[in-house]
Amino acid sequence: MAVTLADVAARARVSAATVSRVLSGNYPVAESTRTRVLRAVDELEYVVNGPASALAAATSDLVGVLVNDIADPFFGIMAGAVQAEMGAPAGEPGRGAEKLAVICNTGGSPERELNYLTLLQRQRAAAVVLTGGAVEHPDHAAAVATKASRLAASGTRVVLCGRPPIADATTLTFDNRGGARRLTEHLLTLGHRRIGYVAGPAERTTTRHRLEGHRAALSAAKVNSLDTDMERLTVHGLYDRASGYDATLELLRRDRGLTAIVAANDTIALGVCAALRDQGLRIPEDVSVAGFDDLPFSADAVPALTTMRLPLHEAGARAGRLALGREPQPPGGVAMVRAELMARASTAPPRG
Amino acid sequence: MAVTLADVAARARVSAATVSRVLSGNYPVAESTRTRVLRAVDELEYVVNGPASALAAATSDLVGVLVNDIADPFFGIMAGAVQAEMGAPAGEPGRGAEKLAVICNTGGSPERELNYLTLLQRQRAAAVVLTGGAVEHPDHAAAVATKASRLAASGTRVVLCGRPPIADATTLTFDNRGGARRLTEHLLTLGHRRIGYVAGPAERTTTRHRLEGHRAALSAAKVNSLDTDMERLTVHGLYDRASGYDATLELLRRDRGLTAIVAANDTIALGVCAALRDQGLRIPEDVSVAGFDDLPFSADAVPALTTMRLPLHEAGARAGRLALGREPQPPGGVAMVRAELMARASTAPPRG
DNA sequence: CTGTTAGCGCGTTCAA
DNA sequence: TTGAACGCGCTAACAG
Repeated sequence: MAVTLADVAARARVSAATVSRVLSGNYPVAESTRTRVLRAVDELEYVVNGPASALAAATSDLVGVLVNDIADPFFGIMAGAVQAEMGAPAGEPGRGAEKLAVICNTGGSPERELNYLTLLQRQRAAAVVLTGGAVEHPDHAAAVATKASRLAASGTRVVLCGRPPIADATTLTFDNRGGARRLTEHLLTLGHRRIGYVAGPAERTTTRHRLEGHRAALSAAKVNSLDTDMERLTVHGLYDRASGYDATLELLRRDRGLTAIVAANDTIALGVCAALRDQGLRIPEDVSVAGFDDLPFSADAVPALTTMRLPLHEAGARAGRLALGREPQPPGGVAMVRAELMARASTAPPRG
Repeated sequence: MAVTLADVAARARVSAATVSRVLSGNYPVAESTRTRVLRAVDELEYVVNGPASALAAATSDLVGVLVNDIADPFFGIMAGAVQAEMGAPAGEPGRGAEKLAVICNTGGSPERELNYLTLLQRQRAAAVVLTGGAVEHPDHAAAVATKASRLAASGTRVVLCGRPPIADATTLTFDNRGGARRLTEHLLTLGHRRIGYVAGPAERTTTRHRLEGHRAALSAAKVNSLDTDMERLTVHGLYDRASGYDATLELLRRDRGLTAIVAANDTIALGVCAALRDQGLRIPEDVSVAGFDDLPFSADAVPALTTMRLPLHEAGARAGRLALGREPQPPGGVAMVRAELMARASTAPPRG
């Protein structure tokens, strides 16, 4: 049916082995036969059979990238950066080095995450990059750790980007706790004492770390009149705008006197802003708002959103290089990516 | 090294073929042996070797999804929807039907698009979904058409989602022209006569069709005082916010008296709004603004953005089903997806 | 219902 | 520098 190595070999009047050597490039071949083979490849429009090649070589050129929600730019940016590193170089197709980065959308579901890992294991993927926060169910965490070990054992490199380290995987953690703490400190410094918090889904590492950082800042600030009723001033939701909107209404119901609201990420923050506006509250005059991530739209929001910038593109690119083994492991296999405060117009001192 | 079918067969005291039959499920097997095999699979933690399976069966379970920019929700939404259709059902791994949808980010580059198509052809992908506007270079268009035919010929289903039809591919086109026309008509009806247009990159089908629709509306409106100097009132840029910002400054330089600006998509429209605000112009009092796509953030913008809604999720899902052959072909292999006007707060009658 | 027998297309020995 | 031969792990006939 399709053109095979043997066809090319016949046309070039060499053996299949020689064609294979020419194409993989890692073996000396006479220049004359080399050009002859390449011409035959061209004329026949030969395309390597990936599965056959993977079977014989016991490795494939697939690299899996798992994301929680591909429609969310937070993941889109990282995934795009990983994929860009795989760089199918502009060279003619049929050559060697390009890897195929495949982005897999788990939707945040533990089952689908495991399913994809199995699928990738089945494909004998060269590497797997897990991005974003992990789900914290003990069973699931154990299952993922087991799968990761098994992948690593079978030669698949495992890289984590934006989640806590596990055995057998190189990890790029995000400093969610420290970043969240500095963000809330910023608000405290401005003079805020009653600060609401809109958290993400409860069972996610990212959610927990950011919330912990926030609370650490509050606990550390032994200032007068600080409202430390943290439970009452915290509402959980999803990492989306609608949750931010609803949570804000709930927060205002619980305490109309809030002077600031911190959101677990920028997308939620957008919903917070919308809700505040609908309630007739001005930002930042009546209520300050802060987010996390610094997604592209955050600088454009009105008012521009104060947030913690995470270098998502750089982190994704680095994860990609680690997955390819193009970059040395960080010491201990773990590196922390810092967050940077972007103080913008959505936060200001409380009035009065 | 790894556990193979033969190992499982030995442990279950059956032949390899029987194990294969149990796992693929499409063949009658006695219940007793069936459970025995599954137990062995479980005990040995056997995972099918994808490449070997693909080689023997001459098909793989990969489905490629090509996008121009995965960090852009326009593509993220479609890609996520396609992938959701592949649904790795919650069943145990090792089963049959799940396909692995792999999202490939071309960055809008023709070379990378072709490269990915080759890579997918090499993998003997079950299907390929091409999303978003196509690049219009004749050479490139021909190259893509050729690749598509070749893929189709080798049994890979090719589906287009959001671009013009080509031979051998099932197509879901977006009604960019009609949508753009209705949008500009909306502005004309409100009374606008001097309307700026911020277009996308010149060589893209989406760009051209939306611009044509806009101009068709202007040409058809034989109203007095309509400024029909279309060239002067059109600025091209990329599909991003920065381009919208810059283009707006340029448009204002060319004609300070514009009462409305139409952007080729919502992301650009955001930049337009930012630039107008920075110029001290109010929306919609001084200048109306309209976008295209109706991405999630558009309803939240301040003011809420008037735009044409494209059912991206539905379209992606349908493309996914077509790719799997789960949905009948539309008549002629081509179906058009309509755009719907979402008239919101960013457009109003011009003053005076 | 199950086992046996051939390949699928390629990489990689080992000789020449 | 090149060719011949074998096997990667699995599926798909064909028998039984």
